[in-house]
Amino acid sequence: MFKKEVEKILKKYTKLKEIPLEIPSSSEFGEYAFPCFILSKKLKKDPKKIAEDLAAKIKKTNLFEKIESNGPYVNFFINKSKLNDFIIKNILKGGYGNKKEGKTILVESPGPNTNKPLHLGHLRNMALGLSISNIFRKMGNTVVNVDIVNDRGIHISKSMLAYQKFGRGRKPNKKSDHFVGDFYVMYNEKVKKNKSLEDEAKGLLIKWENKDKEVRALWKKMSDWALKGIYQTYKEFGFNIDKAYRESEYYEKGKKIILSGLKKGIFKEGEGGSIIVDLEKKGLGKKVLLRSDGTSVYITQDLYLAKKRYDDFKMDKLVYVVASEQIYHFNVLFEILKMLKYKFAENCYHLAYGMIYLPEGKMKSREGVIVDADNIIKDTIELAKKEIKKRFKLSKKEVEKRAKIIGLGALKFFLLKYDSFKDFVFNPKEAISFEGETGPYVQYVYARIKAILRKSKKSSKVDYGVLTHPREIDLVKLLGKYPDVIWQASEQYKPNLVAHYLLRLGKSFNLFYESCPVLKADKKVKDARLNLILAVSYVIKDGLGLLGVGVLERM
RNA sequence: GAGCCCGUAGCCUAGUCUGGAUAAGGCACCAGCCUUCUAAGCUGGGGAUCGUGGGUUCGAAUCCCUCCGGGCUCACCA
Repeated sequence: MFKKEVEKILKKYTKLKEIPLEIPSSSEFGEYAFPCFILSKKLKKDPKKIAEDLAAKIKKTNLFEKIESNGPYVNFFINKSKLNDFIIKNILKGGYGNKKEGKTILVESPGPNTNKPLHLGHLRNMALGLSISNIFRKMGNTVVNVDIVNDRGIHISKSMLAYQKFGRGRKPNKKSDHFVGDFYVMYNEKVKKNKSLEDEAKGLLIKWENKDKEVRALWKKMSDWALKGIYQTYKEFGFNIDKAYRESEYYEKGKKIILSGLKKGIFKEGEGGSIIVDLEKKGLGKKVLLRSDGTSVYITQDLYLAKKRYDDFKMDKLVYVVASEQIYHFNVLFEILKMLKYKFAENCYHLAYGMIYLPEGKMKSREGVIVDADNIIKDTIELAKKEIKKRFKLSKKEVEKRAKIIGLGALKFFLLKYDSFKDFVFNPKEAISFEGETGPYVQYVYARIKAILRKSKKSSKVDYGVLTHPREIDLVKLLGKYPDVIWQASEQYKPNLVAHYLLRLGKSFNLFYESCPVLKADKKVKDARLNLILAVSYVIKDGLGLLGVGVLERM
């Protein structure tokens, strides 16, 4: 609103079509700044002089406090009373920052394997999938969370083989995905000394493919165990999926697509009767789509699944949350989808995320050097309990409740504050902290606000013109940026923008808190401040919600 | 070998797409602030050749090129 007004004025006075308006780094330069360098070439004048002339020429309306030149810039100072009024009222109305994009978006995440429990990488995946979905919804889209369950293949056969050989028909005596995972680890131990196990595992896979009854029964039993445990972890983490697609049901499909593509001349025959796609022009080389023996490869299934999902949901956009190791794979997939002229093909996106390293190196679940998801969740919540007990005497139930929100909040926030494509090191001892740039820091701000609001009464008529303290102004201005931040996060697939915004907002509130007492202020100021912090609490709750992080009234 | 990604204080990050005013935070370290709305907080301090070298520009952490360091990928694997 204010920005448009400034642009309108500048267009009128400069005759420029586009106004490169800036938001100054410091508030001593006002709310908006116009750099005059661009005009200096045209007018062949010193930019300082241009700024001076412009500032003198522009007629000031009551929307502005002042408009003045500062070096080569023209600085616009918005009337704070109007600024406060506009932003705070807007927030208190509800639905602040909501948009109405009206698209249907599918988000695939996290793609578990049914031979072992989830690990830290899956947590990063879920955190990203969850938050980007929330952000899309906030933009007014319908989001469907889909999953791909990797429940077939040699890795599955390995845990099956170990169970067959050493499980003695036992039933899970622990969380069932961990029970299954133990056999996967056992296989990898045993195979070091007995290489023939590799062939046995392959044999099991062939039997599975031939639908051998006994093998299928074992497979179903173990898949169910694995999934049951994995879904418990989803639930614990606050993650939900709308539809799961199982690889076992689709791995053979997709041949039709390939064959019809061959007829149309989109694909070619390769050596030995295989079918390939030539993506040399795109710099992606040649890829096999059907083997010489007519069987599918991984990408064949992905092609089918993409089409299947379109048949199921008619989505406008398809987002895959998958580790960055698969960037090449998705580049190929998306190119082929475009060649096949699917409507959604232009709107596929691979939300790639980087590796997570342990202090001792790269995670390898195969070797059992694993950061187990359940353990991480449990440890973080335990840590939160300790912190709570240090501060308050509460009932066990209350401690549990708070610890879960704070612990999970810390964990999710930690996973989301990094740019998704960056690798990072996860040091369990240091990574999950509750101080500094963390989820609890932001949650704490919310609790502080609630503590003040509990001790006060609402007032109907409020004059926001009394909010003139620099820290009040900073806070209001930051609140004003929220809609733009979440829109950027949605456009760029970057939940970390929301996380960093909330940290800034939290910091800004804490600064305000230190120097602007609310309850002890004069009535008029108090009422205005109460509404200001109420607005802050709205934005914090909403923003944390986008990250899948909850808030507490007291902590 | 080729393609893609990353390189910002001792450590971790933001800013890079869309170039602008003294490069913004956190951790750690040092010194302070709880009879006053929750100290999971706040204040002050030291600490940066924005990997290197060029180029474009009135102006470069940001755009282009070179090189260096690290990672991922390039299967009739998934």
